Amino acid sequence: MNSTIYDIAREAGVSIATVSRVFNDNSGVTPKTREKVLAVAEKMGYHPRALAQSLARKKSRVITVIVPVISNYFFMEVLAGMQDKIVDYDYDLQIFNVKMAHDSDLLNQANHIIKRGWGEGYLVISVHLSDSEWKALHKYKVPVVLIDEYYPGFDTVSVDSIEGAYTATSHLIRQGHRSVGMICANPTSKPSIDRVLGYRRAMEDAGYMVDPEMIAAGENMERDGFTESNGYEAMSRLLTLENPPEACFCASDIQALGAIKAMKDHGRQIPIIAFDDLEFSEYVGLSTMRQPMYEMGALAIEKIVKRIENPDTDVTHTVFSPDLITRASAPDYAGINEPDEARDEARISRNS
Amino acid sequence: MNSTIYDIAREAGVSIATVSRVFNDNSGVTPKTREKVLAVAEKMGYHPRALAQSLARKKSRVITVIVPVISNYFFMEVLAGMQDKIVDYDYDLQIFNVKMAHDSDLLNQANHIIKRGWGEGYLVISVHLSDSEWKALHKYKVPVVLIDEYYPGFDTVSVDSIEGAYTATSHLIRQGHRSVGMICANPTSKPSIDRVLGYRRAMEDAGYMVDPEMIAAGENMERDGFTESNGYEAMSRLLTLENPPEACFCASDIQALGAIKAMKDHGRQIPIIAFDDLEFSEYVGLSTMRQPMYEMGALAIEKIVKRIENPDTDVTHTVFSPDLITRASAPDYAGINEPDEARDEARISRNS
DNA sequence: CTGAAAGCGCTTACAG
DNA sequence: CTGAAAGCGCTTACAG
Repeated sequence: MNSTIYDIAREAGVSIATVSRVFNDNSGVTPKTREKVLAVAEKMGYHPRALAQSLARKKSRVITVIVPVISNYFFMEVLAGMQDKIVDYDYDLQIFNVKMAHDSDLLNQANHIIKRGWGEGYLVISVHLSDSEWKALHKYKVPVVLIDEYYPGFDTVSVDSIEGAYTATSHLIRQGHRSVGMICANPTSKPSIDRVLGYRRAMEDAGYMVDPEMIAAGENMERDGFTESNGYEAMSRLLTLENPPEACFCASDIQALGAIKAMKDHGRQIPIIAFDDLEFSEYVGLSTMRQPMYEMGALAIEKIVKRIENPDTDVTHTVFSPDLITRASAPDYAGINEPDEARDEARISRNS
Repeated sequence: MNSTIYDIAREAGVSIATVSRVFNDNSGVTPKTREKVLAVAEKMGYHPRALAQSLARKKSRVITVIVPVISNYFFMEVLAGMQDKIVDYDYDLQIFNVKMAHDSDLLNQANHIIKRGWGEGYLVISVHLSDSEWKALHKYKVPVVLIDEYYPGFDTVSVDSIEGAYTATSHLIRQGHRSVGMICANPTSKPSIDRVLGYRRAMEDAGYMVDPEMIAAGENMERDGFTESNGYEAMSRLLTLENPPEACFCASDIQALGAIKAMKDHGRQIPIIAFDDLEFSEYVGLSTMRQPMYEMGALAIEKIVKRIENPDTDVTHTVFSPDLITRASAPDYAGINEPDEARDEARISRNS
């Protein structure tokens, strides 16, 4: 079990170079020697150590994912796409999670991970930095692709949150609701900021005043507020307003789950459209703006592999347009329907 | 960025040994030299490569998680516990996922991962092998802890599925339902097998015949059948039986979500108790047998670290007893209530 | 087809 | 307090 290439070489009566060759099936090794080597390797339970190989080859064939808390449904579906895609290539996935505790510290954590140099490339999910911080990161000249973020110097794959929020809100307005509220998340979270922006634009374009009270969030900002309990609290606030909204756009599916429970508990149902389309959303009848999370993960793998193997090609940006999926939580009275089958099309992907 | 310890040594006018020392703050280095080294390191963006350190130290400080598909809510919550716990130690988490495609192949995949030797220890989640396979694995004499599995030779942390299923089913029976059905998952899946067993025992102990038709699953065995769509289909079958059950025990929360939708679509509600207690289950009002997934993950980290640092201690087994959490899906008429607050106690942990 | 040797980027006794 | 040197377990030109 703890045998090294030397043990095998000795036992098989060959040089370590030969042993190495049979495990890398490179240059022609005589079938006879190959078999002998394989036989003793099998007997001694030998397998080349990935660590030593990586050092000698100067490549580890690992792709490192940097993500704030894995335990988030969005990441999970993105990760699923990565997992399924990576088997097409000969790389392994390593996951590091950074703490969002001190926002300003995110860069340092990412730096630390990158400098240690485990991965040949880095997939950075939902890490939102300032312009100067991105620049600092960029200086490392290491393959990086950003997911759920956009920055000119890196390959990116993201979704247009502003547009999605605009679409959802407009839909609610067109259905005739005279007041539309919103459940947002952490005010420092990029996706939340953008979704609030899209909501505001839709309201303004429709000639509505935006009442600050109509934009609510819960207190608990764990996971940037993308939790059931946050949504529950937010909806409770909205419903106990003097003039509660007649409909609601919610920044995430997971919050919407809490919001729906809050509506039940308060005995008042209003139409709600969320954002994500997690796997279970179909089963709880949640209308939502679909992000192609799985596809995003798969695409990110493709991009990082390309960049690792061809570092000098131009950077590409893919921005998906979220699709409105209408279900029971905000049924489609007005016939502006977009059937479930349309899920996988109607997606814009523009490159620059 | 690509500078090595030699570059720093040269630039700082010291030996590489000294540079190494300042980065490992070992033996006393003169403050002056330390500062000088740190300065040039900073200037040249140097940081010791984890890969090279690992080889030289013969320890990587990485713990490898072996899991079939990450994108599973159960794993996700277990992973969350791992992530939060691992920061207490100076280890990093690396995740590999094995394909369940060919069952017999699982061992080979695990072997391959272990032999490559990235990790100092391995956390194996929901990989169910035969006795001889476990033995084969055991021969490597590598630190391993099993999660959601029990095997004498390894440290394990698991939950008593049989007991949980028994409790759930008995509860339903005690509530007076004359027939109780069950939604199971893949017949080859260990948790599913055990839960069916517990269900059967409860039925038999209550003097009921077990009708095979009353134990249903969907066709789609992706993720071992632990999906919403599988539960949907299973419940549809149950409800269209000549004599549909009056209540149902369901092998997982995620399937129950599908089952609940099926009940709505069929216009027939029966009480249902599931198994897991995922985070969102509280919000959809699902009664369920709670597995302490987060705690299981955290405990697994503790065990593996202990084993890595102290390989010769006795193996320990922790078996949690799932707690019944009653919610709207199977309200507690009979007063056999077990309040939510009891969640984190009432847990049995037996060591051997 | 196969071997000797240098090298990957570090750490760590061992001297001094 | 600091350096020279061996070693971690491989790969890979370079010869032959």
